[in-house]
Amino acid sequence: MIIATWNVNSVRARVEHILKYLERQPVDVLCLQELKTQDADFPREPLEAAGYAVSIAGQKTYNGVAVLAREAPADPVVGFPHLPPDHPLNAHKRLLAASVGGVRVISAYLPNGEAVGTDKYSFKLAFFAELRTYLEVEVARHPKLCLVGDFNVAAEDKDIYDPEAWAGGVLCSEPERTALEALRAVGFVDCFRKHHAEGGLYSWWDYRGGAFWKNHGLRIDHVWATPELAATCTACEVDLSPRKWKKPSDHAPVRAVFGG
DNA sequence: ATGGCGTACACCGTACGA
Repeated sequence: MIIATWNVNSVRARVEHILKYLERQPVDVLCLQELKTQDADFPREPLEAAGYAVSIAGQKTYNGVAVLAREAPADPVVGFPHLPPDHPLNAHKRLLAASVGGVRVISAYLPNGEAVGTDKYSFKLAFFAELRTYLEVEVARHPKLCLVGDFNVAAEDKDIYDPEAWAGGVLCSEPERTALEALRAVGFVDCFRKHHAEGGLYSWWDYRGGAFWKNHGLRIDHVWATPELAATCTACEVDLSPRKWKKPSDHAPVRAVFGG
């Protein structure tokens, strides 16, 4: 089973890119983040015509996540199911869980945090803390669990092109890294790191200043799997091609191959 | 260098991203 994740920065603006990507790199499951679209406006038809069933947790203008799969995603769960729908942490559509081929997949768009010390930064840390609670339950329920998406944290300095310039800032501050490690410690393996020890490999590059062409990036999009599933992971790669196409997302897709 | 670039929504600018 091949599982990919991609922050597309608007699904309506990127539908041609998504179709082109799926044509060139067929996957079994594609998790999308930053749909920026309510469910009614999601471009369902072209994606279904390409052979993918769609489960959506959309929202007008901001956020929004989806799970696309060759077989219909089963038992979809939006947001934090243990919190009421009107809870502030459920106000953003940032989590969608679904089951495909015996694997529980969670498409996650974790908050950006804006800047250290802001209200959005506090919201980010609260979201991570709540996600830990949710994942503890899900890991116990699903031995084959795959958490993917835009986590908005660079785990190590080698995930940053200029760690000195970014030191202490949002996306790599110690509280964020501690919160990220607390999620991982629930019981996940970073599938990309399983296959790549080196730095300089990123998943996001700023639109400004030709950052991509200078490889001024961050690795903030992740594929994590529980040990039972991660043991079968034979490859995990960032696909740089879509970032080179015209009008790209600022993120590249990350794909992982699970066998056995 | 609080800009630089892109998207959405609404309006001819503002919010937001990472």
